[in-house]
Amino acid sequence: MTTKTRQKPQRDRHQEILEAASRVITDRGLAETRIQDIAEVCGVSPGLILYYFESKDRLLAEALTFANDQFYLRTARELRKMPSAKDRLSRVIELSVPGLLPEYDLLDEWALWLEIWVRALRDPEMAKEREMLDRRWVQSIAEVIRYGRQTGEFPTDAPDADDLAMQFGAMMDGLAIQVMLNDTVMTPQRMFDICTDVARRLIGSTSD
Amino acid sequence: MTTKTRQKPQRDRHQEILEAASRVITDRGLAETRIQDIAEVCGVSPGLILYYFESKDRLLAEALTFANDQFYLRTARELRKMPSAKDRLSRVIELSVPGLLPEYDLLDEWALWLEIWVRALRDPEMAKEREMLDRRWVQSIAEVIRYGRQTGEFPTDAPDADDLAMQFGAMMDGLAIQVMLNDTVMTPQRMFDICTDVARRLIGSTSD
DNA sequence: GGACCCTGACTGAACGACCAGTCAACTCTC
DNA sequence: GAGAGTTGACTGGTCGTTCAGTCAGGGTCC
Repeated sequence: MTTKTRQKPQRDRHQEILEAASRVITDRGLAETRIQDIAEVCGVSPGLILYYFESKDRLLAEALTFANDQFYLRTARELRKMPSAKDRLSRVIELSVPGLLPEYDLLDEWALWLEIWVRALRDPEMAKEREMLDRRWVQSIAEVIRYGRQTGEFPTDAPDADDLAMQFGAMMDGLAIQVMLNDTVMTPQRMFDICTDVARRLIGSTSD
Repeated sequence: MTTKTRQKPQRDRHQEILEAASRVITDRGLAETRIQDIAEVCGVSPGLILYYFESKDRLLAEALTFANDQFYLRTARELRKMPSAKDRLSRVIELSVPGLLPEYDLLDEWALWLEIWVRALRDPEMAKEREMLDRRWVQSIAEVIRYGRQTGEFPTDAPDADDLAMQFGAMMDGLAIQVMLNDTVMTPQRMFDICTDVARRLIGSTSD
């Protein structure tokens, strides 16, 4: 009835291709990702991929951050709805452990992070993007801490919330790498327990 | 005079090539490393590379861990000579911060770690190797802690040394990633200060 | 309403660059 | 002269990118 903005926007090819690309990257790795693979996942010819993206390289760069961006937005929205700071912190930890929650593709998210890091080593634009994504995530941990101090759930005599969030986030990165790489002693559950324990000691979140 | 094991072992081509390869990988990245590049660094023809290694893939796999292995051995030897546990711990931190000590190629070491991680995602053999290298390193942090408790430099009421070493190591990994990727706020010096501070709080190492 | 044209999404064959791996020949040393 | 070490031209395959062409839908004009 109302004027359609476009004549047939039934599917957003741009986004479809980005999703397919990040899928292929997680499956095969950035280096082994071919345009042909992405085209196949889309059920489309290779030519079309280059019709929507100026080059394979640009597409891959966008695809790398695309999934992480989606994940962050989804998570931030979810956290905001939880009334308890302890629950928020616990959820942050849960969502940081690769493979802990089967319903989320957390392993995939983390695999993409690894590829982002490697690319950021030599691509300044990707380095900027990575810093932004990382900062945003650490920021939301810090906000959980501040929120908990506000509600009285966390003690206020502990160090600066931003510093704590950064240290805590860094530790979770390091642990996540081990979990993701199938370390025999660092299982998802063990990482979760460690994070919960460190949260109690550093932030003062008593997980009763 | 004494019997030479080989007729002209003046140079160990095998090791020469490994060194050249890890050099090229740190410079160009694993994915962009070509046999030609490695040959050029060695001042040798491409054919020779394949004369010493059965395939490019095997060579790269060996090269990735080669440099890290050398680094570990050198460091372990150095630490053993230091009488003070505090000094040992401080040195461990120093050596974990990418780009802090210009005389060491610490940035290169870390860049190789990133590549190891990515490869370990899909190569079980590399995953095993990575776990071994990582375990060894964390183990030597734990030994420093235990040594400090023995000498009375560190308090003994703190948590288990192995657990501490693992948490501390994980945090350093996470921070090192940021430093390595040229984060604008996480500078080498800042990482060093943070690690020193956390060591004081977690391990009880008073850095007077 | 039907003939016509236009647009743009989409195809897939073809091109060309790149590169791992091969191999026949050459060299140097014992 | 035998054999290990070394060369570098060559091959075969892979893959990003290009491009000429197809096709479906919609708008326009009579």
